[in-house]
Amino acid sequence: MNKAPDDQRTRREEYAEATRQALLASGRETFAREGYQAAGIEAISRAARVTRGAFYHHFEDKKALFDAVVVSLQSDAAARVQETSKRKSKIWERLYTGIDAYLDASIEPAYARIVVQEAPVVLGNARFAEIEEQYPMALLKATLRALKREGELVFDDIDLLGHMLDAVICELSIKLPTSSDPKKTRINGRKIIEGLLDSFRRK
Amino acid sequence: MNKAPDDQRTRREEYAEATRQALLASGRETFAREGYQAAGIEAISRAARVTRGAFYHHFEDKKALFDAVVVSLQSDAAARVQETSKRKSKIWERLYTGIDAYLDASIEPAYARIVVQEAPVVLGNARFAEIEEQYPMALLKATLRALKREGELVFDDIDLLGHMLDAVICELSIKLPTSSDPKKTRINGRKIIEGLLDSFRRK
DNA sequence: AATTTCACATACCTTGAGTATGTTATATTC
DNA sequence: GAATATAACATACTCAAGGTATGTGAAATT
Repeated sequence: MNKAPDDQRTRREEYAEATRQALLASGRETFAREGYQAAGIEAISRAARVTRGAFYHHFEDKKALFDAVVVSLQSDAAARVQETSKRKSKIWERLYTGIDAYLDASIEPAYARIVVQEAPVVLGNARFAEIEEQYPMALLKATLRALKREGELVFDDIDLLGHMLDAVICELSIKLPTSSDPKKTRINGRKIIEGLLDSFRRK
Repeated sequence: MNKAPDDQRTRREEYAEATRQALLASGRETFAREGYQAAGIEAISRAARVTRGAFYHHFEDKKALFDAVVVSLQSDAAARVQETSKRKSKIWERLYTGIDAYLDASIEPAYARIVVQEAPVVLGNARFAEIEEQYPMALLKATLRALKREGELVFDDIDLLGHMLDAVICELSIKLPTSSDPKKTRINGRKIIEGLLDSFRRK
C-alpha cells in the first residue's frame, strides 16, 4: 500500500504496458482494415498474441479500445501538425503548413477510416467532439483566432469556420484515395481551401 | 405465366407492397432513433406489426433495408430541392434556393444520422457514392456546371467543388442541432458557403 | 516464507443476425 | 369450381460474436 519514495516502474507494470500497447496497435490495424463492426475481439487479441482475457483486462469493452485508438491517432496527427508548423513565424504560413500536414495525416487509410468516418458513428457526436476539441482541431482554431486577433481574418464565428474547414479537409481525405488524378485533385482541393479563407481575409 | 394485357395490380401485390412500405418506414424511424447497430430486426419488424419472417421475405438482410431507407431519404431530399428551385430562372438563384432546401432536408434528424453519418460507414464509400451521384448531389453538380458553362463560375474540377460544398452543408447539418444559437449559426454557415462560391465567381 | 494481488487464460452465457421449414390465403390451371 | 401452385408471411432453429464469471500462476508485498 505505502509507496516508498524510491519506488520505480515494476517489471509487471512494464510487461502490462507492453501488452496494452500491442492491443492498441493491433486494434488500430484491424479497425483500419476491417472496420469497427467486422473487427472481432478474438482477431484483435490473436494479432496481439494474447487471449480475450487479456483484452478485457485492459479495456472495458470493444468501444473502449476503439476510443483509445481514436485518441492515439488524433494525438499523433496533432503532433505532426504541431511539428511542421511551429517554426513558421508568419501566421498565414503557419496555418497553411498546418493544413497541409493535417491533410497528409488524414489521407492515411487508418486515420481516414477510423477517425474521419467511423469515430462519430461509433463513439457518438458528443464524445467525438470532446476528442476533436483537443488535438488537430484545437490547433486549427487557435491559428484562426490568432489571425482574427491580428485583424487578418474578418469573421464572427471562428469556431464554425474551423469546423467547416475541417469538413472540407476531411472530405478531401476521403475522396483523394479514389481520385483518378490524386495529384491534381489535391491541388484543386487546396485551391478551394484557399478560396474559402481568402473570402474572409482582410481586403 | 402469361399476363393478359388487361392484367392489373392484384390484391396480394397490394398488401405485400403495403407491408414493405411499413417495414421501410419502421426502419427509417428505428435507424434514426437508435442507429444501425443498435436497431434490431425484431424491433423493426414489431414496429411494422409483422414478424422476422416477413422482414426476410422483403429484404435480403439488415443492410438491404438500410440501403433502401437511404435511397428513399435521398430521393425525398432531392424532390424537395428540385421542387423549390426549379421555378427560378436565374441560375445563381436556383443554386442558392437549392442549397437552402438541401440544408433544410439535411437538418432533419433522420437524414443527418442515417444518410450523412452512418450510410458511408454501413454501405461503404463506393455504394454510398453511387446513391449520392443521383439525387441531391446530381442536382447540385448540374447547377454548378450550368454556371460554369455560362462563364459565371471559374474552376476546373466542378465535381470536386460539388463534393466540397456538400461536405460543408453536411457538417453544418451535424453541428446545427447542438448549436447554442442555431439561427445565427445557420446565417454564418450560409456566409461561409457564399464566401466559398464567391471566390470562384467571375469577377 | 506466507499471502495477496495483478495480469492474464479458460469456460460459459446471452443476444441478435441469418436460415430452414411450416402454414395459409390468394391466384392460377384444368 | 375443384385442384394445384405460389406468394406472403410465421415459427423454430443455428451460429457467431460480445461480454462475463471464474480459474491460475508469477510477481510483488508483508
